[in-house]
Amino acid sequence: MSVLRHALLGMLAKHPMSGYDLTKLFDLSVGNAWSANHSQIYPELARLNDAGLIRQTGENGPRGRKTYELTAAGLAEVRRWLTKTEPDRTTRSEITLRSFFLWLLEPEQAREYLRRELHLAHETLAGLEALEATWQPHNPPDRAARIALEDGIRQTRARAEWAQWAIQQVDTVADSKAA
Amino acid sequence: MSVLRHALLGMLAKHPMSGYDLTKLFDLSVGNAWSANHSQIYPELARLNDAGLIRQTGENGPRGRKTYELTAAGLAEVRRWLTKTEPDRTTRSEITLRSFFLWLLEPEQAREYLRRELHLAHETLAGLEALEATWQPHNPPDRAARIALEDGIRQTRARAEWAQWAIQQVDTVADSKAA
DNA sequence: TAAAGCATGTAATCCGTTACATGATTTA
DNA sequence: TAAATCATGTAACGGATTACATGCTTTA
Repeated sequence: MSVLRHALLGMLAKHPMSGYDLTKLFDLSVGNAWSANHSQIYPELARLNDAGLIRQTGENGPRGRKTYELTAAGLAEVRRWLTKTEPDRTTRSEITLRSFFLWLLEPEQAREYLRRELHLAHETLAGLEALEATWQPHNPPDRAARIALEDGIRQTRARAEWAQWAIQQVDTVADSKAA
Repeated sequence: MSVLRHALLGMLAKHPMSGYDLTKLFDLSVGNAWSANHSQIYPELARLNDAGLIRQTGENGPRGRKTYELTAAGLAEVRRWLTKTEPDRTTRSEITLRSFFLWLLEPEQAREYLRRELHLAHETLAGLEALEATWQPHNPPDRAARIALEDGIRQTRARAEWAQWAIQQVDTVADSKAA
C-alpha cells in the first residue's frame, strides 16, 4: 500500500542506488513531490530486500555502502502500482488553510502574510525555472522527470498568482473601509 | 505546534460548534486545504478544553451534543500561530510523484493515467467554480473563505492544464518513434 | 588534525487512518 | 419499525519526524 515503498522501487528502476543516494534524491528532484528521511528509508529498503523486490548488488563499499538494484518482481510491482491502484489525491496545504483565518488579523498583517507567500513562491519558481532551462531530456526517465518538473512549476506559478490576487482583495476591502 | 489544533481554534473563531460540526466542515470548505476524522477531532477538543483555549457552552444537547466556543486565550493563540510561526510548505503530491515513473509504462498507459487526472481535475474544478459562482462574501470570514477557495480553483486549474500539456508531451515522443 | 561529508542504523514520539463501539432521534 | 442521520468516544496500527548513535573517508 505505502507510497514510500513504491517511490523507492520507482527510483531504483532507473539504476541501482544506495539508501544514501535515495535520501539525497528525496531532497532534490523527487523532493518536490514527496519527501522522506534516511530513518524511514533504511528500514524500508531492508523490508523490500526481504520481500525480494530489490536485491543488494555485490559487496558493501569501503564505507559500508550498500547498493540495491530492482528485481523483476520489483519492476512488476511498480507497474502494478501505477496501473492498478488509485493515487491518494487529498491535498493538505497549510498555506491555504491559514488563508481561511486571515480575517482574524489586521489587514496589514494579512497582507504581510500574503506578501511573504508571494515572495517565497517567486523564489521557488525561479529555482524550478532555472532547472527547467538546463534540462534537455534525451531519455525516457528524464522526459518523465521533465513532466514532473512542469507540474511543480505550474503549481508554484499558480500559488504566486493567487497570492498576488489575494493581496488585491485585501487592499480593496481595506480601501472601501477607509473611504 | 500541531496544525489540527490551530485549525480547530480558527474554525471556532467564527462561531461555537460541536465536534460533529467541525468534522463536517473538514469534509466541505476547509476540506480542500486540510482534512481530519472525528476520531482525531474529539480527543483534540478535549485537550483544547483542558488547556483553556476553548470552553464548553452550557449543557449537552438532547443527543449528547457538546458545543464549544473559543476563549480569549484561544483567539490569542490562533493569532500567535498565524503571525509568529511559519507554515509547513512541504507539498506531498502522489500525482506528481507517479509522473516521475511514467517512463516505466507503455505510452498508451501513461496517456491513460494523465487523461484520468485531467478528467478528475476538470470535475473538481467544475465543483469549485460552481461554489465560487454562488459565493457573495459580505463578511470577513466569508471573504477569507473566498480567498482560500480561489487558491483551490487556481491549483486545480493548473493541474488540469499540466495534464493536458503532459499528454501532448507523451504524444510527441510516441509520434517521433512511430515515424 | 579537524571539519565536512559519506554512510548506516535504531528508538521515541507524534500524527493520521481505520476499525471498534455505543446510543439517541428523525424520517421513510 | 427499520434505516438514515446525529453524535461521541476509544483502540490498534501504520507512517513520518526527531533524536540518538556510530564510524569511516576525504578535504582544508
